Amino acid sequence: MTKGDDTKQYILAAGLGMASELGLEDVTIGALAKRTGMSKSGLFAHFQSKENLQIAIMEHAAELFKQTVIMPVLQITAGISRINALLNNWISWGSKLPGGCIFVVAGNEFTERPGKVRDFLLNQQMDWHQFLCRVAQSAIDVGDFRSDSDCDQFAFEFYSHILGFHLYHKLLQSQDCTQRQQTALARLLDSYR
Amino acid sequence: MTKGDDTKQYILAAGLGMASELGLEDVTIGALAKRTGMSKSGLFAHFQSKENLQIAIMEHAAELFKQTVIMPVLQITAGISRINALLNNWISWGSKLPGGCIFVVAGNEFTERPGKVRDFLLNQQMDWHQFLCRVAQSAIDVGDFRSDSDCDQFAFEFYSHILGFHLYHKLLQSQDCTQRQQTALARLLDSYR
DNA sequence: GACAAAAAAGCACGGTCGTGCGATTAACGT
DNA sequence: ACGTTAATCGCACGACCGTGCTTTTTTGTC
Repeated sequence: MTKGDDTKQYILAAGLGMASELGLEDVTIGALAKRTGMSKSGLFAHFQSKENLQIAIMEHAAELFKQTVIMPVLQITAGISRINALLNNWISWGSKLPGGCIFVVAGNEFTERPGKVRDFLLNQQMDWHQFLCRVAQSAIDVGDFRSDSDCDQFAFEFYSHILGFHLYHKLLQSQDCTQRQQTALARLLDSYR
Repeated sequence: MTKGDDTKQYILAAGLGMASELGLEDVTIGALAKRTGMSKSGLFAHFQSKENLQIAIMEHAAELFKQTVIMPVLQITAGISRINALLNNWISWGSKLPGGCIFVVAGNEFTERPGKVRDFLLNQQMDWHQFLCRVAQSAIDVGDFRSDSDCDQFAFEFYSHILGFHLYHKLLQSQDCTQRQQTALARLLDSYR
């Protein structure tokens, strides 16, 4: 009972790291087995298919994301300070994974790969967008944003800056992307004030 | 002489489409051979290695990008109108490829894959950033941007919006991402005016 | 049209892929 | 402690991977 679940968690943690580096599709049963010190078939038995493994990894990531990014941020006072905290939490979340934010990586990877995995990722991203909208809405409620602010627009731009940061940080290895990101957010916030 | 080059161009065009859909790594010799109606070995002989094929595809893409995005935009009057034209050209460039802009796709794919391909992509992206900086600088020269404008910051944000558009368009399949993108750019331009 | 050179194909190789199945070992309830 | 069930392994399979080597077909030149 409990032993199997432990192993499964351990596999998913390793798989998450691997997916963030190489992409979800390149989390190979054999390679992941080697990384976890298991046999291919022993590992495979936990998931019955590669597709299930991929989805399990993303569910695992979502749970982790919820606990380390979403929940803490909801403790912060709504409005601009919450938004700043959200950015900081997202950045530290991304820097804990070897290849950066798994959602950015996997989202890009599966745009043209129809199937259960893409559907799942699509839902996650829509949830994320909705969450950003709600954060913006609560900034309106609290008086930090003008009441006619477009929350969807805010979500789009906030997420865009995150994607930019991710690329500049990971591929371009830009030193000052944190500063760039902060400046961008500051102006974004200004325009909604 | 000339026949071989024709075939090579044909392969590269097919490979570019495939890469934009599936990623550069999944442009498999066998699959690309099937798509072009060639034998594996016949195709392989043109490139001597998969790495060379990948780089050749990206060189091909760069040439195409130069001719359909960069060059035309330099015909437009410098400043804000050129920037708007650049955005439009980039969007139509992305919509001509089945999986969207190859640079966005491949850039994300190779952040954690050291080797010649990543080095090549890295250089391309740095060139692109520099190009965006020069476009911003010419907007300063022409008086559309304030003289103390931060060109690197502009490039970062412009590119970020492009990345956002790409994701919202391709994965989220958002209907109004064009509008969102335009709004975002308008405000970005405003803040430099 | 003959011939050299270029282009493409055929075939084989060692590996790894995802996935099944039977045997074996470890964990748990009683 | 024993028996049952869960967890893991060993092995095999067909398919495809990237890459060489040899042969055949196509191309361009005189």
